[in-house]
Amino acid sequence: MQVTDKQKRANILSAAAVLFATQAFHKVLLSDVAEKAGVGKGTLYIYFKNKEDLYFSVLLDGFSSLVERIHLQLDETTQGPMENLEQTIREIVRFAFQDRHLFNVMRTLPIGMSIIRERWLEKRRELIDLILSIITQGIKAGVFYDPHPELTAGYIPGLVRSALLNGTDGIDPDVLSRHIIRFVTTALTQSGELKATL
Amino acid sequence: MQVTDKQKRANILSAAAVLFATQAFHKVLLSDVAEKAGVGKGTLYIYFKNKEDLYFSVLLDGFSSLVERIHLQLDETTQGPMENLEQTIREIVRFAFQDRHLFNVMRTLPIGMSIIRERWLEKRRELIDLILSIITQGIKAGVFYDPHPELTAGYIPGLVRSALLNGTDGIDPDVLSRHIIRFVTTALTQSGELKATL
DNA sequence: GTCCCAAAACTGACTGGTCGGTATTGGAAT
DNA sequence: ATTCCAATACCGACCAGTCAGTTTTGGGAC
Repeated sequence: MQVTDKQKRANILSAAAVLFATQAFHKVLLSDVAEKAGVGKGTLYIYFKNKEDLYFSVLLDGFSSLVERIHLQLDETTQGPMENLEQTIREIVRFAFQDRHLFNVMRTLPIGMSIIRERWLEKRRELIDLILSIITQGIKAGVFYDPHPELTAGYIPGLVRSALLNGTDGIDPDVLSRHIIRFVTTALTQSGELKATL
Repeated sequence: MQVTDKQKRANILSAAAVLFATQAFHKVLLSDVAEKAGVGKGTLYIYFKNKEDLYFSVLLDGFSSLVERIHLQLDETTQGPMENLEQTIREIVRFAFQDRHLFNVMRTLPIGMSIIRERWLEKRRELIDLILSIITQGIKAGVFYDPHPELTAGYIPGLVRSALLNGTDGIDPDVLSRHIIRFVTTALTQSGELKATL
């Protein structure tokens, strides 16, 4: 549990991510994780409490870095809601392509109860809330219209997920970003009003 | 495997659906499935080849009935693309609410290979293709515009999934249907000009 | 209707392999 | 000499899958 070596921990996580992404939870052997990470099996238990803890740590870590990246990016450039939404979508898509493994793990099986799982759910919620705040901001500014922004906020990661899951093969990340952005912003934009403001 | 008692098979499937929906695959005990279904454990192996077969059969069965329902409905009332798309979305939402368990099983998600899994994926593809054909029809008719309809077709089940997953709680199915319909049709009905100006 | 019985369906205690988790070892590094 | 840890050995809980035995079914004979 005490973490002494960040690098080793990272190795374990990334090895685990690959395996969890390609096999179901119950098929992933901790001996394989250890081997792939270049550590002894026992060492896993220094860094993680048990198999489930390792699994959710993979998710939590990945998600945290995504959320952080988005936060940073939004902070450094203060823009209008439209630009912020675009940036965020682009970031999520980028993440999904970059960390394919991790992204695939997310579609595996988050069911059951544990503290670490809760922490993962919180992070997830954080992302949704971030998106929600952008949309709400846009509505207040009169740029967007949406009767249920909390639903729309949830849709956005779902769109990325769907595209990758359905694997319309070898799609270009940029094409996907643009399509999702167009899709979402069009839906959020009332035609008449917006044209007027432009 | 090939067995006569439809009712018993259905009992097993629905018991399994509940359990697979609430616990991870590896935590579901076949003895529990058997008990809940009111049959002996051995009987499971008369109706299904093994645990994995049972799992995917749950998915396949549910999905098949959804696809069939949509097919029927579209056949019986020939309408324009807009109406067809609306009907389809409404049907998917209805399904998701009605078979909550089954819908939750779908997020427990499959990795690995097996014949039954392939059959499930085919069904999934069938649904996507159905939606795709409606959109394509709409584009030809000049009602819709979409640079990548194959992406959009995949989004639609994803939207429903996101809404339920995110569980903006106790949302009314009708409200959700309407929101998704508005979201999608708005995105599909505005031409690309707008995006160009942004 | 009812007796008989063979085939089919069903049951659940049992088992054997698997793998999460722990303890031990031995060698490299300091 | 001591610390660290990969490698290895080991343990035992767990549970999918099996199968010998039991029950149900159905149809042929009377």
